Amino acid sequence: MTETTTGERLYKIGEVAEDVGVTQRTIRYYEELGLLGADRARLKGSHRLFTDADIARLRELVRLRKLLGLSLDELTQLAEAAHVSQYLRARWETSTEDAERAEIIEAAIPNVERQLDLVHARQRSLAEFEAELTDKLTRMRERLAHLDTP
Amino acid sequence: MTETTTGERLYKIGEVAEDVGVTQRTIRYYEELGLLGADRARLKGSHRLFTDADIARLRELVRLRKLLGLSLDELTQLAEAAHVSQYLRARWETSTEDAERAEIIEAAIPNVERQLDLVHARQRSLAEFEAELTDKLTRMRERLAHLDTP
DNA sequence: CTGCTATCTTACGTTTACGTAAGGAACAGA
DNA sequence: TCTGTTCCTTACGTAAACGTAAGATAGCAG
Repeated sequence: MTETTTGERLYKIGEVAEDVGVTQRTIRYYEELGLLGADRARLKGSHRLFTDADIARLRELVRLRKLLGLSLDELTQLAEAAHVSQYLRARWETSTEDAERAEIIEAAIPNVERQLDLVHARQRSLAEFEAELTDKLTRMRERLAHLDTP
Repeated sequence: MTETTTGERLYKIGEVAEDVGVTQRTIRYYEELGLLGADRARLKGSHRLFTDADIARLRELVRLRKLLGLSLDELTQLAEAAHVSQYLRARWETSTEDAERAEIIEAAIPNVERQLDLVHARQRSLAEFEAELTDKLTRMRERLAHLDTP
């Protein structure tokens, strides 16, 4: 069984793909674009290994794409900030100073906030659209009721 | 000035594109797919003319695409029902019988309801995502507060 | 009628986001 | 060590949704 030195479970691309619901090709493509840490430790030509954090990240990407309709290019923009936090996250384990840990968290927060902003914006648009549709429906039903038919 | 027999204003493709915020190519493409009434009265090889209803329809299509991420193919599915209501709408003007008018409205309602369903489904997914992001943010801030730094 | 501008059709080009096939290593189990 | 999976890289293929260019027409202004 494959494990890290810290005893963390590692997954191969087949498991990950199955689990997240994307193809292996998609995962490789995302990695190629730098959306996943290409810095994943593995020998060139050997099997990729993913941590739970990697899987969570992948899920996040898929969601941002499906729900918000972001392009992979736009995800790359968002990812740059995320990469930093990914990098910082690696330092987290070895970091013992509170000051450094605080710095790490502080750097990661804006990324999440940005995503929330995008979600909220989309929610507003949807609410607007919903209101219009509801109105339309109400008016149609009213007109229907005013007609002289059983 | 170009008008219909009922005095309704008609628009050329340039105006429509500018107005709605899409290219002329997009409009022609949508028409080609049957998303807009290809039954628009015009001589082959002559200029297309659009009514306000056409413009509203186009706006609706664009929104369904951007907000819900529907493919043009999926829009075509939705459109079939809409075509019927489009067709019925034409008969509306000339229809005087309450019974017929009621029939027309009743046929158009399910189409709007279907769109509302799609909007609601998307809203639920977004709310879920929002909750997760908010949680994440809260936890990060809490951890930050518990660290021994000013 | 003339000229100018907006549209028309036709048709090939482009980008995004993967799909898919080929040939060859890497792993895991017996 | 053998062997059947699983994964690797490389590279060409593809579907969707338009972009773009060319040459011809239509419609309006004077």
